Amino acid sequence: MNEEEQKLNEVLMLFYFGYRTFTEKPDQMIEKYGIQRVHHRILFFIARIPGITVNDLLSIIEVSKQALNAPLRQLYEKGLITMVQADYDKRYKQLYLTEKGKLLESELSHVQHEQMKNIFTSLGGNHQEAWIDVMKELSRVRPGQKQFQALLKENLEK
Amino acid sequence: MNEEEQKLNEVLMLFYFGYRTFTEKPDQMIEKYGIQRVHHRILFFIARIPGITVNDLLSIIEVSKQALNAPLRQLYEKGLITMVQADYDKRYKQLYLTEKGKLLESELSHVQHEQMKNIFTSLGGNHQEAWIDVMKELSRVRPGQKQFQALLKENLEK
DNA sequence: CCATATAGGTCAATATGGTTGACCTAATTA
DNA sequence: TAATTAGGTCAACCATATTGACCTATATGG
Repeated sequence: MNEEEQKLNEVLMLFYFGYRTFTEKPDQMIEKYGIQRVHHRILFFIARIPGITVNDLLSIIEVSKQALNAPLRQLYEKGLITMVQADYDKRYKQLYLTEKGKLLESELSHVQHEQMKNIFTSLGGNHQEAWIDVMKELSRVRPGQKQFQALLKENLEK
Repeated sequence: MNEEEQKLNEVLMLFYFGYRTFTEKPDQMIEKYGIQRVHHRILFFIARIPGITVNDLLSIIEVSKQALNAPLRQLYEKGLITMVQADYDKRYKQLYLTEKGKLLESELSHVQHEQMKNIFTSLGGNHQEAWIDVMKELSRVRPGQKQFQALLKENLEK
């Protein structure tokens, strides 16, 4: 096996281990709320796009509506999100974080922010930019990512 | 929200989308073999450390032995791995890929290699090095990663 | 105004992925 | 010989997701 192959194998391994570390802390934190990683993802995306509809949210996360429904209801029951009938079309339900939800989401994001920030600053240079560039290339093809960008743009224009 | 926070939120999102793209192709490829991502991980680590024992493998992947047992048996039944009683201690079972297993593993790794290599070369500069540095920092704390490094070193010394 | 489409909810069946606890055999070691 | 270790297996449980089918409410186009 040549050196490039070895390096690429290291990349595969690092992706596995890196992602595991990345999700570890929030996973532990939300345990005591009786929720899981899906719920965290939902909170994250609602925080980025307040007022997002159910359909848009499931397009972003790329799961079926049945898979989203239960976690969404659980978040509602735990008082972490609210659902508001849209006045421009009563079929749509708009999702928002409650104050409690905002607090939890920001705590979870904060932990991950700190973790990544510490690494980026300790490595210095343009490590952050380079890492982002690589991950953007991977994300480019995701339908969910495209949907997210479109909604973000819409939100800014309003 | 300040600019740094926004950038860090982008990082969180990119990790989710990036990992999804990264695992997408192998997931599709192994479907027709009737196996899943766990099996792929097992094949990957056996390929890196031929003759690894069951216990060492589960330390690396960081799952319970019960979670590893079924996939391991399935891989054996499909003729992708072999299990050999170790002659230095008959309690240990050493795992190897069969020719068929080697072929599949290399196909799966190849797809991911190409995917990452294309991104690294298209971005150029030291994007690969920088990306690896960041992921290494995240992986550093993983018990499974430490175990993997120790076994790799052992293997080289033999 | 009616037919159709859309947003969302829900039930059921199915599969996968993982956990912990308990208990077993075989082999090794103190 | 007793205790430990590697590995296997059973059971109960829980979470994550799928597809298919069917429902209501609302909106919209002919």
